[in-house]
This record gives sequence, structure tokens and C-alpha cells, in this order.
Amino acid sequence: MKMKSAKTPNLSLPKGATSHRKRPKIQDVATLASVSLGTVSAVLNGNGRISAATRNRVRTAIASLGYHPDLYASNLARKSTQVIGLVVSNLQNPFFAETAQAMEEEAGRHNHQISLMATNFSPERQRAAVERLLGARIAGIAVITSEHDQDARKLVLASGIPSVFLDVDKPIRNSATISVDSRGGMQAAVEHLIKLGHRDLLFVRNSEKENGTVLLSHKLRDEGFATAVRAYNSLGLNTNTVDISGPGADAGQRAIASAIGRVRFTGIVTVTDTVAMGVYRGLQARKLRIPQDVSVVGFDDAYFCRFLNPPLTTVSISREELSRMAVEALLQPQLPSGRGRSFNLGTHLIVRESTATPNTKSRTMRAG
Amino acid sequence: MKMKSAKTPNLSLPKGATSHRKRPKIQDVATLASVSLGTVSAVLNGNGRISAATRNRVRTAIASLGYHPDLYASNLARKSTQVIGLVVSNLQNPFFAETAQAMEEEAGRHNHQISLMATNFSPERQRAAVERLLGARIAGIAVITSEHDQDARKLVLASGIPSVFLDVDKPIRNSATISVDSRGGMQAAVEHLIKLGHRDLLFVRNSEKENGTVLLSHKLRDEGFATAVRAYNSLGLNTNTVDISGPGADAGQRAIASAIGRVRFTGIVTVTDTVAMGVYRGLQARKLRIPQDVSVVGFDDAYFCRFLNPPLTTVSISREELSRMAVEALLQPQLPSGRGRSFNLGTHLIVRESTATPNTKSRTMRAG
DNA sequence: CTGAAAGCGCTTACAG
DNA sequence: CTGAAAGCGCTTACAG
Repeated sequence: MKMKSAKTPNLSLPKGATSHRKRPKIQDVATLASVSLGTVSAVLNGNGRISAATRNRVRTAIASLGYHPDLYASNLARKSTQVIGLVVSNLQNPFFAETAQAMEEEAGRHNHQISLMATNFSPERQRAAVERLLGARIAGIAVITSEHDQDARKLVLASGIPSVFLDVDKPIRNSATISVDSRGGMQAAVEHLIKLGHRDLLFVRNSEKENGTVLLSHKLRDEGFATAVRAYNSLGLNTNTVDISGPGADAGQRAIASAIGRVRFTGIVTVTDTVAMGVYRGLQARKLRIPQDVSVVGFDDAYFCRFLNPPLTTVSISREELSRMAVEALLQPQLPSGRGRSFNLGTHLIVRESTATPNTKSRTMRAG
Repeated sequence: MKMKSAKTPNLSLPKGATSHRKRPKIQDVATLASVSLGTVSAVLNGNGRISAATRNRVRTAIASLGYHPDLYASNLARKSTQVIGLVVSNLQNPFFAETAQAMEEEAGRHNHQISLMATNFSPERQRAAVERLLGARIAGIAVITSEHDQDARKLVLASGIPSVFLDVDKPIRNSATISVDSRGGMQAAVEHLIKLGHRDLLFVRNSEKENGTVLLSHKLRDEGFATAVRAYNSLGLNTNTVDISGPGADAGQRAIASAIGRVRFTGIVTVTDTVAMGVYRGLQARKLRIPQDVSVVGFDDAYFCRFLNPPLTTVSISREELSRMAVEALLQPQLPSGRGRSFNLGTHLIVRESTATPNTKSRTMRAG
């Protein structure tokens, strides 16, 4: 036992180390199985033809030692990893959670794993996530976020690994982009209400800025609304917009509280289903019935839409298709000379029970 | 433009490799900055006192090369990693998604990162997740799942790294367990209904088996229900139970469809909020009002509870407290001689608007 | 079918 | 404050 000063306990382990038993390594397995280290590696990876007898000896040794190959050592020695980095905004948000799930399944079909990072809408965290993934020598990276960070994008592009981005404004050189037709989706939503007979429309949107620019997906939804309204202008539409301050349901609820009595509406279109959930709450708190008094349309087709009361009419974005595009973009990258590949992802309206012909009586509802 | 043969391009890259530019390594940075490799490492890790001038030269070189340390190489060379492995059942489920989020924040406070794996309730995937995490030489592992796999548990324990499990039946030697007081929570839920005056109770539970055993958390909820009913037996309660076949909202909806007209109830208690969401739907499809006709109580306090119509009375499990316990169990493990450390996590009832005094008229509702 | 050896890209004493 | 060298635990030609 060595002498040490009183300050540092003489049995202290290195910082971070705990009292684990020593981790067995491949050499331990080889010794126990009386084979060489290369042989153990071969049975672990299914390479080479190892006799059944040897293989069994090795397997037994592995089990009895509780051996697990060290990920870092094996990936360092290996040429490539079979993992796709996935950056999403937030896992609480059903759209991202469902997309992450779909991505994992799609990647699995190509024998790849997903390494998942959430940014919580923070550009700093997006950068950190990208750096961490790049350090992990991933096979490709998908940035499926609503916010976008220029630095993070530069890092990705500079790395030269295959990449794909969701909803950015234009094609990216040597990368791929997936553009969701949010504009068309929103347009369809508004037209649906108009065709049902609604003339007094309220748009609950979130124009919160990220890095000084409005999210493209939200901008497209704005445009879709405007386009539809313009197309039916001759019908004498009365439209109003409420801006909310965040992606939460609470904001949707507050939006309604502030709009009621101030503006007239029989149909509401919202930026996301989560916001629509808050809108339901706001409406119901004022004893307004959906769809008898007010029709509501959401956006995203989250899992819970079918279970709201009434089930929410919404615009669907297929997570499966999105995942297929993303994985294809990463695993079958175009020739590097490419100007940037772009995928288009359609949306479609799913009509459920939250929308109906407006009640003429309630149409006159206005400021008290 | 180079000539290539039609079949095998003579410039073909090794399989798995794509056309990335060569990844810079620490030596490249050192050369560019005219320092030694050890110096670069020191500035990367903030070790040693490097002169500001040198540090800047190194930083510039890093930036201009787009250098990212290789995670595998650095972790291989390092003694320990600062990451906690977290295994959850499913990320679609709000309870797990919210817990994962809380764990990440709590771990962050201790300068640790989370490596997250979802099992989708599959024991095989649980085992695979554990193996992958063990290969990653994590500092500790938290198994926060509703299903449990014996093999996975053995692997964890054999590894000797600090571990913590949620909701297992008894303390685990050399490990830690967190027991949620689901029994007490359910008991409180039932008592709440009884005290409001409900005498006809329906329990919508999920007794689906995993590996031949009912989930402990569900068993405890069953017991809580039974205990409460027994305690108030003298009041002449009429109780019924419907078993559903899965964790989804659909199952809850079907449960109600099958119960209505067959049994009498004015108050419903459900195993989870997600199921309660389906129950709402089932009730509302039959034009039954909540809480005027039927009161409903959920379990978990998912994000969406506040936004259902009406807001759902439920039993809350604190994700923050759970995370604190888990991280403490991992980062401040008891002496290895310990018999197994156990934490108890309380639950509490949150009364919202889905429960009320029963309407005497609807109490008599029964089979047609 | 098996073994010895080089090398993956870092970190970390250690010597200057 | 800086540099040369050993070593982390694997994989993968290569030679038998």
C-alpha cells in the first residue's frame, strides 16, 4: 500500500471508475477456449468457417465470462459503422416520436441502427447533437427538426457523410432534402371548411421565430392558408389569424380564449394537432360544441387525433414514407457531383368528426 | 473524367465506405498547428496548461480541417465514459417519453449523457438493448420498462456495472430498484370515486401477460383496486372488471363498447391515461357525458390529460423524482456488499374535471 | 480451419 | 508548457 497524504483516501479509485469486476476482454475468452484471439473475433462476427466444435467452445467461454465485445474497440478497428444518426426536435411531440420509431424500423430493414438525439428546439443543442454524431463516425445523418441551425448544417456538410434534411428552403449541394407539402395540406384543410359552407375562418398559427427566420414548415402552412383564401375570395370570406407563442397545447387554449368575443369564426384551422388539442379545450371551456358550433382542423395526424372528442379532422404526413425517403437518401446517395437531391412528400386530409356544415345561428357569434 | 469498366469501377471504394473526403485525425491537426499530438489532445480535453497562443493555433487548425474527435478512439483510450444507458419500453407512450426527457435533464446535471434504447415491449429487444449498452461501456444502466426479461437482468448483473430497475417484485442483490406505489395510487383513485358517491364501479385493466407473468405495475393496480373495494365493502359496492388486450387507446374504446349494456357503472378507473383516452371515446360514442353520466380516472398523468374534454382526473407519478432516484442509484452506488437498495416512489391523485358526484338517474343504467 | 502481427485514432503518464 | 511512446480492445489481411 502506498503512502498518500490525508486528503486523498488511499484506496480511492480513479475518478469515474467504480468497483466493477474487471471486464473480460477477447483475449480472456481466447485463453479460456484455448484458441487464438482471431478465432474468437471470427465467431463473434460470423466470419470465416469455424468448426462447430471450436465455435461451441468459444461460445461457452463467452457465456461463462459474461463477455461483451467493447463497442469502441470494435468500431475503431472496423472500417464503418452501421448506424444512422437521427436528430429530431423533441420526443414529447408525437410527430417526432412517431417518426423516430418509423425511422428505426426502416433502418432496421437495411441492417442499420439509429442513434437518436433530441434538440428540444435549441440551435445549440442541435449543434452539439451533430458534433456528437459526427464523432460517432455514423454512416449518415438525418436532421428531422423543425428548427434549423446554420452551423450545424455546415458541420454536417463539411464532414462529407451522406445527409438529409427536412423542410429546408432549397436544395443543398451534396446533400438531400425532403420537402413536405405543408402548403398543399393546409390549402386542402381550408378548402374543406369552405366547401362545408364556412365563411368565417380562424387560423391559429405559430409564427415564433427561430434564429430570426420563421420555420419553413410554418411558413408553408401560412401560404397554404393564404392561397386557399385567395382562391375563394369571391365568396366573401371573413378570416382572422391568431399568433401563438409556442408549440404547446396551452398556447392553443390561450389563443381561443383571446379570440372568442373578439373575432367571428365558425371554422378553425391550426398549425398542429397539439395546438388543436388546446383549441378544443379553449372551445369546450366556453361551452362551444365541436363541430356543431365550431369546426376544427389539425395538422400532422398524431396518434391521439382519433381519440379526441370528437375525433380530429387533420392533415396527415406519412412517417413511413418520410422514413423511406430519408433512409434511401442516406444509404443510396447520388453521385457526389449532384446539386442536391430533393424528395417531395405529399400530405393528405383526413376527415373525421370535428368538421361539419356550420350552424347558421352560431355564425353570428361576435364580440360581446 | 476517368475511364471505368462497365461492371466494376476500378475506383470502387471498400464496401460500406462512401465517397467521404478522408476524415481528418488528430495528427493532421497537430501537423497543421505545428504542435505535437498530445498537445492537441490537451486542448480538446481542457487538460494541462496550454498557452493561449498555442491553443488558438490548435483551435484554428481544428476548425479549418473540420476535425471531430473519433468517439470510438477516444473512449477506447479513456478509462470511463460519462454515459448512462436507459432502456424504456416505448417512446410513443407519454410516460416513457416524458421519463426519458427527465432522465436526460437529471443526468445532464451530473455531466452525464443518456444513451436511449426502446424495447417496444419485446423481451428479445430488451436483451439486445442491454447487450448493446454493455458493449458501450456505460457508467450505469437504468431499466425503466414495464416488461422485464430475466436474461437481460442477468446480463446486467453479471456485468457488475451499477444498475437500477423499475417495478420489479423484490430487491435485487448488488443492484437498485425503484418501486412505484401504484397500489396506493389506484386505491386513492377508487376511494375518490367512492367518496363522491359512486357505488357502481368499472375497472378497465390490462392483465396481458409478459413471459407468463403479469406486469408488477399492473398487478399493483389490481391490488389497489381490490383493497379499496374491500375497505368500503359495507357500502354495497357493485364492481366489475374488463380486461383489455393491449396498452393502446383502441383497447380502452373496445372495453367500453363491450361493457355498456352488460354491466352497470357510474365510475370508471383505468390502468393508464392512454386507455382512459379510449374510454372517453367509447363513452362519447354512446352519447354518455363525462362526468355527468360517468366519471373516469386515469393513471400516469400524461401531458395530454389536461387537454382532454373534460380534463382527466388521474394518478400522477413524478418523472422528476423517478429520474433523481435512478441517477442517484447509478452514480452513488452503495457498497457492493449491499443486499440491494430500494427506493419508493409515491403517487398522488390529481383531481380534474372528469370525476363528479354520480347522477342518480343514470345510476340505474343496465343491460338492455 | 487457426495464429501472429499490424493498425484503427485517441489518452495519458512520463521525461524533458 | 511540449513531445515521444505505450496502450486501450478490437478487426483484418496474411501466412500457415
